[in-house]
Amino acid sequence: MLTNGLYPDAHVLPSVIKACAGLLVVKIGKQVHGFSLVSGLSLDPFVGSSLFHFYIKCDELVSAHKLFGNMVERDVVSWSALAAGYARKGDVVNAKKVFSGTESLGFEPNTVSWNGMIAGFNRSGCFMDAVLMFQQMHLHGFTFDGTSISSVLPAIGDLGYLNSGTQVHGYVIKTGFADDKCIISALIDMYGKCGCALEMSKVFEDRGQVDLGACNALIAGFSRHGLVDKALTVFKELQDQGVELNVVSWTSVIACCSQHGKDVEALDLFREMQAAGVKPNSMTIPCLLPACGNIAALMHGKAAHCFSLKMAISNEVYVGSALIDMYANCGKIQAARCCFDRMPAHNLVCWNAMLGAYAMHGRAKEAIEIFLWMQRSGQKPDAVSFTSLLSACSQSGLTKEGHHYFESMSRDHGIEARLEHYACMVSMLGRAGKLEEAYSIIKKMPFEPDACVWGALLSSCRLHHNMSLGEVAASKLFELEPRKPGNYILLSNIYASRGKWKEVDKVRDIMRNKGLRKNPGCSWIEVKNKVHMLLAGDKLFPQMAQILDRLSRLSMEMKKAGYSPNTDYVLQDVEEQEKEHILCGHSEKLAVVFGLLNTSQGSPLRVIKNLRICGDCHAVIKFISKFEGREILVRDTNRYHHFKDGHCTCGDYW
DNA sequence: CTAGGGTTAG
Repeated sequence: MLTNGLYPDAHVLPSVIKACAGLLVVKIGKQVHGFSLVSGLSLDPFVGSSLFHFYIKCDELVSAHKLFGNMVERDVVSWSALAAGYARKGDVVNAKKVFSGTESLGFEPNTVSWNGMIAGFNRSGCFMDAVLMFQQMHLHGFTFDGTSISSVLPAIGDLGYLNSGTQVHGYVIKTGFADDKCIISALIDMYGKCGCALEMSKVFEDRGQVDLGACNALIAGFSRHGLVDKALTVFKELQDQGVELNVVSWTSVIACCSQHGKDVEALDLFREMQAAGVKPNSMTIPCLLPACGNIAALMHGKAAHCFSLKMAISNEVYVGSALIDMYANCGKIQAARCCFDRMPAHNLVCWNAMLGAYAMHGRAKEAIEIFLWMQRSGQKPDAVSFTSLLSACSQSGLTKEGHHYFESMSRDHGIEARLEHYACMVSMLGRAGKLEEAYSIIKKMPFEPDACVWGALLSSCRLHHNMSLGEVAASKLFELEPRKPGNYILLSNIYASRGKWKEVDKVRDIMRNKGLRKNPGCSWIEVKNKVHMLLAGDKLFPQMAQILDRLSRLSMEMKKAGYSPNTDYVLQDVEEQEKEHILCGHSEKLAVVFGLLNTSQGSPLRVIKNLRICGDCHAVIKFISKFEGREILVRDTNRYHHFKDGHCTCGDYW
């Protein structure tokens, strides 16, 4: 229009502005605003009103409020929109102020105004305020319509208010809203969130017609209850029936898989989704990325990153946080930091993602830097932030800093230490060899220590060969987790390292009587875009002969360099020679050597292990990194080890 | 020729 020499008037501008609001294109909308100011058209009540609603829709409350003051016509519609806008932003004070101000100016809020407030509070997670609005709406003599009901139910579910939820359900049946699709989905969701799987399924079965929304809510509900197979069955049945699944259906089932250890399935579903012609959105990516991180499938993670770049969502808080997490999980701490730095704004989730990334890589200094920066920029930390911070201090042996932050938690931040914080402290002191101090922290805890806390003590006892405290921790763990093999293994490790073979046998007998077996060690490595799995002592692995050959040549080189195998890590009472042989079969060593054989010289290797890395393997991989000139990353259940030039970033301290 | 509210996925 402009290039054709036509000048927009007060009639066309509102349509343009409406389009900007619909597409959420803030920049263009602001340009149109500028144009209307220059041309004087902004004085037109229609133009002003549409600009105002544009800013509300784009969550630009400051601009909206400014405009609001200059508007000629301020009716109940605009007052309500402004109040709801503040509610959507989580600005409870301003939302309530504007909302009640509406009344005092002689405008009576109507049903739509009330509903807008409930929905707005929901969006910003102010569930209590949403429920309060619902109650007050009733007290003010309003009758609920379908929108009020479907808006309040998610809030009730998130708060876990089963009684209120059941009451609303009764109201729905009584007033004949039971045919409303949105309400049915919302009811299924509410019962799911309140932990009532039976009631949830009942609502689903009683519904009149097939509705995709209800199915999606059911899939999410099953997933929430850990009923993964049921969720997948519902999904597959819909597929078989030829139902056109939408982006929510796909995202729900992908989230279900990546949250329940079905990572490969999640990746496959993502591919299938694209083949089905359904476009992922900014919710799909954060659901998919954890699956990439869990199995360190870096190539898939990068592909998802590219997707988010193409969709221009890579800098959104949830997408960005999920990217940080994925890269950290894949060993790419620098890439994680890049994603963090590119984001224009950080919320608590982003800061915690970055803190967690540094903690996982044992980078305490960087974690502390992030923590200080976070506070400088006005973001208050929460309990999760402190878990990462303390864990980072513990990994790096920064006991002084760890103590400092542990004490500042409740003193300066009003956050009471939880079990996980105590576990960090115990492990921090324990690793540093201060086992008695760690034990006294446990004894002084204001609540019952859990398995994580005792586990931290037992691991430390293993590290420092402390039998007496190890026995105390182990006996607690045998009560709390009688069926977890790892605890028995740790205790017998301690006995074995002291040559107490009778005790080793005793523990082994207990395990045998309980029918428990040592979890087999298992490592993964990605070579040429394919993930390979190696089991400890895996005799059937195709290249095993070559791997063992290379390994024995390496160990000859190591012995020349003065290395002696650390046979502490062998549980059996066998000859030294045999012990060395057992150590050779550890899966992380096998995976590293497999990587050496199948990648070009000098390229880095990334290995993931299902258990903690063994001390002997740690020493061997350090040697390999120097001798072969390779950077080697090993992620165990606890953290990343980054081997380079014969050293590890953990400083042999884990 | 302009303007307000709903479910299910993080």
